[in-house]
Amino acid sequence: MDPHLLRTFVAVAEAGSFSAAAERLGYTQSAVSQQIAALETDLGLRLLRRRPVEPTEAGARLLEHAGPLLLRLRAARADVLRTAALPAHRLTLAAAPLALNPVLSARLARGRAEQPRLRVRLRTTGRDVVAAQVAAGEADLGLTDGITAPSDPLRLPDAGPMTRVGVSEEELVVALPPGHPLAGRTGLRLADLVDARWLATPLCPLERLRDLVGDGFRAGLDYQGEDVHTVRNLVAAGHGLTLLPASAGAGVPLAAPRLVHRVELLHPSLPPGPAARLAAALSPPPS
Amino acid sequence: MDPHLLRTFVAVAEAGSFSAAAERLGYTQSAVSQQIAALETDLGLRLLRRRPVEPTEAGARLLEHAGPLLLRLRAARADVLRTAALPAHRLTLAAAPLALNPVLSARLARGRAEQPRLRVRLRTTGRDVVAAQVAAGEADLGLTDGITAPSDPLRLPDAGPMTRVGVSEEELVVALPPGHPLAGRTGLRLADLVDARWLATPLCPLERLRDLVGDGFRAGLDYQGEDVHTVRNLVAAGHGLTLLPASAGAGVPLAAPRLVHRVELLHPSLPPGPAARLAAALSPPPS
DNA sequence: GCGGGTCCATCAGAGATGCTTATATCAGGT
DNA sequence: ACCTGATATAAGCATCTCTGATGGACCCGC
Repeated sequence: MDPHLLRTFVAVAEAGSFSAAAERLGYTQSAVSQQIAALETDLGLRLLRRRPVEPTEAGARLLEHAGPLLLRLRAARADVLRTAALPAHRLTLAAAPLALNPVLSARLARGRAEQPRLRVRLRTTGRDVVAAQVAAGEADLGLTDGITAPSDPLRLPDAGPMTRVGVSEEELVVALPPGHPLAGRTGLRLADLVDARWLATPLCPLERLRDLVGDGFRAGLDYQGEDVHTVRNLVAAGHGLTLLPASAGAGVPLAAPRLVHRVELLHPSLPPGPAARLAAALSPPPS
Repeated sequence: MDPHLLRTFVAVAEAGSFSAAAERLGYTQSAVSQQIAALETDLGLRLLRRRPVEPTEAGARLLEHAGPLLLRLRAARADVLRTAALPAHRLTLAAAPLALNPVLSARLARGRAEQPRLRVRLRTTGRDVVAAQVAAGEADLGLTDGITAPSDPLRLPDAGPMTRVGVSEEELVVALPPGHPLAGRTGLRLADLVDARWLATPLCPLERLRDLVGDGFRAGLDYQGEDVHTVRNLVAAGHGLTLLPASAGAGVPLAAPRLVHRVELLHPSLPPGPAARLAAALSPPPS
């Protein structure tokens, strides 16, 4: 279970081919073949069916573990190396599309004003990639978002010890196409919308809704991206309803159940320095 | 960052000595020295101060990562191997001391009655060891417990993908020494007890209470064990108050905030078989 | 201050690992 | 059957990683 072997196993499974994986990894096909063989004899069972190359049941199980494992390994390395790094004057902030809402944009502006010499690079990435990037040291700070009950933490993929602070919670609205019969309401209950057609999006997955309210929520279009503009266009075109934070556009406030759009700030344990000051600036002012 | 090296690094840090770690691992002292040197040159910084042997800051950081990492590695291996294992007629259930309350004991009895030929081995372990044992395959099913808001999941150390099902939630009581002025009440609010002296126990850590209610909760005795009988004796002797599930003994019901003693069933993804049937028996009957 | 004991670092060599190159083997299509 | 595209195996070589021996730093009692 050498991580090295794990890495090539993942590559082979993804590529669907020993030779392709070998090329991607800079090995010969023979080396890859031997590495997979080594893994298989170590575990005593087949991980891949050949021709075509696809994971066996055991292999599928291993694949589930391998990703997080390799991520944590990179995270550990990054975290250790960070202790030696000098406080930089340039830092990277990774944010999910809906995470940098007006409130946080304003706080970010204030934070930058406090440290004029600090160069900030902002990067928008997928919601669940943020944690991975912070863990792996590819970003110094991260902002992710999601839908939860008030003051509940987000469910995030685990990428090692990391500080998580809720920095913003905002009302949700139901995004409806213009002219929708319910568009004039002043508030909607989720339970009243179980029979509607819903977009499946990463922000607002249908299983989450079903968990909260019960069965229903017919699936409309399944949208895999995270682009808010696109989502709103899809809603307008009648592909289905979805939930959005109030600041992301018009809609009817969600009255029940009590859910919020929550943004969390993610970062490794920070030594005092520019990064820590910016993190403080992004956090809600102490009441 | 070979796990092999990580393992010896942890061993050295724990043993506080290269030679002692070497003996424990079955290596020579020389090998251990070389392994640590390899890790240090790989990362480009010192992980241990020598004479006496103690982790540097970077080393301490690495130590935090190493444990969970190695655990997940073992978990992955165990999980993969499990796909090949035949359904056994003997399985091990790991339970925290307070997890197997009357309700669950009864469900366990019913489950065993359903499968008379199934031999069940029950093991009581520390609350956070349960997850590790299940992940590492040392137990087939696990029951942990903790204090949360109703229907909130427990905060558990992450040990890889694992199914978690809430199987029981029970009212909490404040355990008081006999003759305590508040002992006659019919209900107590946590906020009214911020100034009392509290036991610090793994089930009811004071930081958790402070998170929920605010500062206060003076620390009495710090009890590291998990033995309920001992805890009750400590309370009776006036070392401090604590929260217990109602079924664990007399006390005054906790009226606010709304908290429960929650028990969760942990298990890897189970193929249909005796283990899955027992897991079903332990889960609450569908309403 | 000196000698012995303890502990970690270093060195040299034996054996195991893990790569590459070359070749064998296999499955499927024609 | 034969060719093609693919994985498996074999042999050779470089590297890695142990062991055992030795060296150097520190602590302690005398």
